[in-house]
Amino acid sequence: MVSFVTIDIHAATMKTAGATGAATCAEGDAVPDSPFGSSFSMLRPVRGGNAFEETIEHILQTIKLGIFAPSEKLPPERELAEQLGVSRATLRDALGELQSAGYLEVRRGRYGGTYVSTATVQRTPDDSPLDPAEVEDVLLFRAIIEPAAAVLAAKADLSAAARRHLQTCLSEVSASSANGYRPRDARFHIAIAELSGSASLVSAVAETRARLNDLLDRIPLLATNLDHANEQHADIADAILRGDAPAAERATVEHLEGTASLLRGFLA
Amino acid sequence: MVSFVTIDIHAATMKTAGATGAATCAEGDAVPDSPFGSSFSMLRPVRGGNAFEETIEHILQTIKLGIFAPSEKLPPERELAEQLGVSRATLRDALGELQSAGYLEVRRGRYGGTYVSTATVQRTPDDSPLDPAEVEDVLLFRAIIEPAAAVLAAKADLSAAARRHLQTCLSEVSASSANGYRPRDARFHIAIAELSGSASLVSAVAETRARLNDLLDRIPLLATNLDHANEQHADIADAILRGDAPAAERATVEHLEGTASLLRGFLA
DNA sequence: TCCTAAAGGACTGTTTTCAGTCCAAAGTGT
DNA sequence: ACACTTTGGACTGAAAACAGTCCTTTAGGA
Repeated sequence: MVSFVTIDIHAATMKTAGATGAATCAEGDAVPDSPFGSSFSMLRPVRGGNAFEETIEHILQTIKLGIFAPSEKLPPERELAEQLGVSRATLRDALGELQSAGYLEVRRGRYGGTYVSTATVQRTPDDSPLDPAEVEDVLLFRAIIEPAAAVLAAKADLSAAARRHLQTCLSEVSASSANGYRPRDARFHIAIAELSGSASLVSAVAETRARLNDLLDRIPLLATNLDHANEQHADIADAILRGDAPAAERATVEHLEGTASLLRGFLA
Repeated sequence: MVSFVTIDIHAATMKTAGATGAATCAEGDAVPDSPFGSSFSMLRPVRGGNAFEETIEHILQTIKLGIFAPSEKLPPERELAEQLGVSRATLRDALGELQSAGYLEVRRGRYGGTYVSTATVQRTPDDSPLDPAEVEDVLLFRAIIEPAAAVLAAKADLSAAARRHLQTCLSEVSASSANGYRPRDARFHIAIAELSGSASLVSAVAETRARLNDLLDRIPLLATNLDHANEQHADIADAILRGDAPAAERATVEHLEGTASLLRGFLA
């Protein structure tokens, strides 16, 4: 049962529940006595959409966050369906949509599978305006969790594999330019959270980064100084590998300020 | 269409997705080459269960977190269903379950509605053992976001309503003892996050607190020194209202250590 | 007293999602 | 060349979830 509605994958941003939840309050009649009281944002949607949409969004994020790199193979459908807690039929609908949108390529037969496209999908410029509240919320939350992750990573007793992983992510982001930069950048930041050893922190960083990506998609892709960003990445990685927590924190805060002022610039 | 399976509300803990996600990795065959690589925990369930279960869990949390206090009225079914993004039929199934579990009371007719029970539900001692990884994860993440919330709250330019709200929550938690303490305590901590002005932080604190509650349900309810906790609460509120960010942070960190060592004590 | 509005309660038909089964393609190894 | 295995592809019937409609209860006001 293939859906008739052709979903515009690019537009299917679908705010990761709770994000803009606070804004949903205003319901038309009378200001809710106080912004606090009983409910705040606990009366938010229990789920982000139907299984089909959620599955599309989820897989798309794993690609946009660089979790699955181009040419990498996704797990077999049966396996992936189970891991995502969704039926294979639903998963297949989602994969089909992503395939026809150009994000995935499918090969049949033994040793076949679903592969992430190497060709980057043409970015449709998203003209919807930036929501200032969402921008500030994302930047603020990010400024809390990412430096914390860096500090923890620096303090952690890192395994050889962990160190190698950080360096791999670093060199991959350095090596890529413009097209394909974003996912590698995201991957690097998530890698730091992984080193922190906190599963919740990893989730939080990944989710927040996804929201940030959606915001960045709304502004023209002007020459962010990639060289500068790469230097900062190197500083952060270096501090972490040295075990210098304060330096890691400082470098991270500094690095985040770049993105922050870039985005804030488009609010004024 | 009432479900035949009678759900044990108390046991329906249903880890808030991603929480213990990392643990889900181990699949039996061979160690995943490295704990990093491609997937980490992005291959987690897209949804926490079916709509019915998720709705139950969600409403239950709003009660356990003190968002809806005893004798308070929930929004009308039609409204609540829309806010939760679920059909009224599903919502009614969930409400029915919570009602027969003793959490809710329903009155029909005009000016009727669904009310939170004043009688506290008898706590079924949950014997399932504490998962050390989950404990450490919750405590660590909490130690990151709650002090940050306190700092932001202290730095914020608080409205009169905001100040009043914090004081109300503080006095309510101080006034309650043993039975009914937990939700008010949670409410107080969430209130601080609300003052921070960051919607994401509120969500994060609420969600983490829900996980913490589930852990606390697993250990015997021994005399946590409520007086001491209340003093600490007062210190935190005081520092925030004075606008003394460093003091607010210090007081929060100190306060969290109490719960942390209580829980860690049950791991050894 | 009776009407009305606001709430919960109950039913119906449709769409989505699911678990399970079987088919088709394409490598691997004998 | 052939069998085998791993993968995607397609179908079916059942269950869940939905939107929409109508009924019932109950308090307040004309």
